[in-house]
Amino acid sequence: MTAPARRTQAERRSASERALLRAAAELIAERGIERTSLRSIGARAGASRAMPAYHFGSKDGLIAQLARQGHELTMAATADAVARDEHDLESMPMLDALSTIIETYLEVFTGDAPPEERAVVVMWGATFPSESPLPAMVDSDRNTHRELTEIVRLGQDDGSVRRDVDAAVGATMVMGLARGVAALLLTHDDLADARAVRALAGETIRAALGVEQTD
Amino acid sequence: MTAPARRTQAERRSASERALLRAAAELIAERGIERTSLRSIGARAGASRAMPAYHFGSKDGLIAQLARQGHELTMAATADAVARDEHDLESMPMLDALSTIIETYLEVFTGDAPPEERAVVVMWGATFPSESPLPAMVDSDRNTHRELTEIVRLGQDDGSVRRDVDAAVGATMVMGLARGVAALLLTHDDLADARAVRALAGETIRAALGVEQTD
Amino acid sequence: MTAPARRTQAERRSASERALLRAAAELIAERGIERTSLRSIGARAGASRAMPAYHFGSKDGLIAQLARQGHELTMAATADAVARDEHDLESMPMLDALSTIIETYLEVFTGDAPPEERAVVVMWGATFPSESPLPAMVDSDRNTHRELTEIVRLGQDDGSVRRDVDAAVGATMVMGLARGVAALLLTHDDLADARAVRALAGETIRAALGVEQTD
Amino acid sequence: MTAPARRTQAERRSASERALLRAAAELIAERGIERTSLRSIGARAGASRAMPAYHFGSKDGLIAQLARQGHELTMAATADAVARDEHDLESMPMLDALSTIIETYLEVFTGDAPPEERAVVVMWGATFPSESPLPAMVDSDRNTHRELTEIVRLGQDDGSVRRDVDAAVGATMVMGLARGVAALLLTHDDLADARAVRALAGETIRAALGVEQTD
DNA sequence: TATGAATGAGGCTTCATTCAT
DNA sequence: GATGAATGAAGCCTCATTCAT
Repeated sequence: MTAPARRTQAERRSASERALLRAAAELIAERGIERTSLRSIGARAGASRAMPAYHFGSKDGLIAQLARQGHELTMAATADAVARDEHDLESMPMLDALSTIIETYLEVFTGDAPPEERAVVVMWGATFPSESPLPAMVDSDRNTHRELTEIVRLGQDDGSVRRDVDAAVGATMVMGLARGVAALLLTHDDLADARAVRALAGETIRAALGVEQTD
Repeated sequence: MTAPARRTQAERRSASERALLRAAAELIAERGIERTSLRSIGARAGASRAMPAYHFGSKDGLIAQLARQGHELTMAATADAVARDEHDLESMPMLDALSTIIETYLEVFTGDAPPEERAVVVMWGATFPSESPLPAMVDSDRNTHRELTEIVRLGQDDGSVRRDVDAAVGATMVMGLARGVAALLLTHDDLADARAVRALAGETIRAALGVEQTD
Repeated sequence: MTAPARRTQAERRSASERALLRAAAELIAERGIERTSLRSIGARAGASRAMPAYHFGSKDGLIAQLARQGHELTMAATADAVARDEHDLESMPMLDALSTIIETYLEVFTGDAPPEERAVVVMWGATFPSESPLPAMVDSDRNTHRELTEIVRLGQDDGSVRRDVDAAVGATMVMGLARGVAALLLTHDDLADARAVRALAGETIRAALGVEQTD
Repeated sequence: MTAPARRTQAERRSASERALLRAAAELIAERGIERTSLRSIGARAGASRAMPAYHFGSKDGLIAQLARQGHELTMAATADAVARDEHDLESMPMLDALSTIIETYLEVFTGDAPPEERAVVVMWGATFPSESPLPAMVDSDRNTHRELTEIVRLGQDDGSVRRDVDAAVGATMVMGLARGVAALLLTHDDLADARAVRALAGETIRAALGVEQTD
């Protein structure tokens, strides 16, 4: 998140693998994991049927890679957005960082979300069963939650976030709100104006966790 | 043969269908829809593997029934909760109704949620792919959103909910928060104290939509 | 074929059984034997699912009954036609009887053939596999062939049919022509004018078996 | 490993497909289409039960291929027979061509017919239901009829076939006779001497369509 | 490196039949 | 006499994966 010179795994991947991951993201966003066959991934990527297993070892391997890539993408997008606001995470009040994070995340679901982002939401949905077979996704989410918890805690230190809320609890609420709203925007594109929902979500974070608001 | 065996055919059918639905809810909550076979549903219900298709016509038919039943359960639970607070929906401020609704909904995910409720969340997760073949679930969700929108609008009428937020937008936020938090509680039971998350979610609704809070 | 006072089995059957047989004939004419389920027969007859098995013991039993009924119907129709020509089988030249028989048989396939007749052709088609599971139909056909052979032999006796053809061979040709043409008329209603085909078939029998035609 | 094992992939595929088609023809000739499972086809071909669907996409696809192959075989056999008579179709009187065609076709059913030919007759029988799902077979038959019609027409041109019969009507009669007799020979091998039936069928065509025979 | 033939497992569905009502 | 709930079998198809090429 800090060292910009380090090439991500995504950059190191071959063009073939990137095409396969892109095809997989598209198909998973469209049909879900179980209905996406390795065969169809190869076909959409313009490669042979055997390429997905050849590159990623197995379907689970491909999914895991996709989950990791999605996590990286979201992290990078967040960092970009914070930087674009002429801030860096260290100097801005963490309450602002939180609302920026959630608005940045939701902005992508305001129009035609890129397949990678949609695939992440779909994969999140696939982790709901208690015996979910997506350990990579569950781990990614645990990381995301940990990072959000840290930001909440920093906000409590810098005085922008109320102290009477446990940081992990606050992070859970923020993450649930972001993911839940994103999923609704993705699933039903006609329930409400997406941009207004995004703005309200940002406000909600401030209203709920801002220091003046004890209730 | 003996007295206790005397059951009308209708009773047998309805008991059989209830057992199948219960088994389906359990298995879907555990493994997800795609990994739950009709065979396993029959087995867990103590019936033959052909019974699910016999009673519900197809797997999709069974899922649709489960979605309808889940919607009804949630509606009934909400009505019960409101009544238990010695109120009825007409007389209480609608902002209170909203926070009661979300807290009631989340309460169930505070401990061991019943399989029917968990199955609904799992089925919600299965609707994230854009070509998801779960029209019954999507319809249920549309109804839920419509009902929430109406409550928000009533709150704007009775003065408890801020007027500068579109009702449908507010309903989307509420529903996204509720479902997203429920999903996280279901998936990771160690991220944060569930009861505290539930309380914070209730507060969040009030802070975000309450009339004193313009920002 | 001679005693008109003897009630056929068909007449003795109950209305319920007749409705079931009619429904079965329709469905078999439409979909074939294997794709016709007992359930669908009951449904089309306006009865319950269990009635077909109840009345006929099993699917094979019902099919056998249908085959017997079809044989009876064809025999009766032939006798009627001969009588309508102001003849009886005993007095007319048997060559005329043969061409009348084939024209009578084909007349029914000239327009909208009744389901019972179409079902017989469909059932005949189902006997082509060497391990055909339609013994009743095979027996019916053997009877039909035996009767035709007898008529050819009588024609040779009365001088109207050439003697240099074995009666069984002639009967096979007549029967093959009749059934084959009927099947083509049934399957493709646009290949040729059905009435002209029927007339040509009658002529063909006379030309092939008539006594003047040695070749 | 060793020299004889070296086979290109194309060779393996084509050998595999030929074995599957042969096995399918045998089984269909024995049991009929509906009672022939893809599993049994794979087993008889010495392959796994998934191969038929893998090579032909579906059971319908395999049947269609079998129908096409059968049509080609019959055409080739007819051409061979005409050539063997030291003629070619252009120079011989078309009436002779017709009787040669029918005798050639029936010759194969005189002894042990090859499975491919028997399968074609069985498949023809399966097209008798009005909603028969065998479009490939129906198309093949339409082609056969068209080709026969053309031959009859040429016979009318060369003066060997009577002109007072519509060509399509004559073709229907020829085709019905050929198929109907073949089916009877296939189904009942004891009704009559097959070779005599074949000869009579040839004579019948000449007697019915020959120019000297007006009635 | 890349292809695709081949396999065994498993899922959904439909069916004939039996049995309690 | 008549119904329909229940069952076990079987079929088609799709899939992930392995292995020759």
